[in-house]
Amino acid sequence: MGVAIRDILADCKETLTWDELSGTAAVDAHNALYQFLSIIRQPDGTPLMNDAGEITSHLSGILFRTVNFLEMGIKPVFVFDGKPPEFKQETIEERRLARTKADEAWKAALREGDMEEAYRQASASSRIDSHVITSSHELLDLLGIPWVQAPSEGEAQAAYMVQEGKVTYSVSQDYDSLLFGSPVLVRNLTVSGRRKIRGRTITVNPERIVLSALQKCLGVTREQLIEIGILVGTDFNPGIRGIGGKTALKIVRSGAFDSVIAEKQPEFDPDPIREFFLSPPVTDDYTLEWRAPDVEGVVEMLCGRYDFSEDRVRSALAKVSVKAAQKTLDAWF
DNA sequence: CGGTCGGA
DNA sequence: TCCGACCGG
Repeated sequence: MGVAIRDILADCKETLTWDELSGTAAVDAHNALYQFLSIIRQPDGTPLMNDAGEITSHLSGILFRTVNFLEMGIKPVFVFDGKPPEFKQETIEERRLARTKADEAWKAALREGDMEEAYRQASASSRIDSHVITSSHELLDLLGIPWVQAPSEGEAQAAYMVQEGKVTYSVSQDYDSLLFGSPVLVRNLTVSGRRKIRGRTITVNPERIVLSALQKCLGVTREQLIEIGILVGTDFNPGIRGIGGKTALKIVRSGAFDSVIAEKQPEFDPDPIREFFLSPPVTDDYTLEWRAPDVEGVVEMLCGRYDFSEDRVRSALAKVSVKAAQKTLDAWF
């Protein structure tokens, strides 16, 4: 659920500055890791790696972004995906095939010396494997940042945590947490505010989407918002060809969702997906505790095993200590 | 992505 | 001081 939904949300979001965002934030770990893995690469598409050939792009991303969050008064908790629902299998398989194809296209582009194409394909070949997950867990632990293992979708767990008032908002580039009922979603939470698009760099501001305001703005209920998602496509279904955000909104408002599905995709049963968005598996089995970073532990991990520069790591962590000292360590963490 | 450095 | 180019691992 991406582009299609974006144009109907255009007038239903607020642009803001970083100081309006202090609080606690449930970060969609899968989304963040994917961004790091796909973007933090050399111009030919090669990701950052240690001497042993293990990928480190995500570790760089987690370190510097976390430091920035803490500096801005944002205390993050990373929420990791658990077991996907059965009806996601088709999507998962499609994505696996797309990654394999991209991996081949990357090698081909390298042979032809087309670096821009190589970078694009390399990005699309990004895979969040078990090494990425376990090394992310380890780094977060050393940074004193809590993380939560969701029973199923991380977006759903993040939404639940905002609903319960355990965190202030959820953070993701995807809109799914809104369908899962997250009262507040923040997108574009990157410090640089710069995004490279087709060689051009443009500035993007953080944006906040408040679910209640969004529903009012579009004139739909949460159930209808889910129906819009299903029409344009979600992680769990491809959507209906030819139906974009605007059309989906009209269909849903006129109560024609069921008849349109029956007409266009008679073999498709949207009810399991609808039900999943409304009441996904979530857990209360977590504790949120922010601690001061274990500086020597982070240095041992990142510099000792992943070949990071000690100067860069220590100076990044020093910023957190300064921030903590301004408050008094205990009050802050 | 985010840090750094050098040139305007 | 601000921006673009380049580097990190």
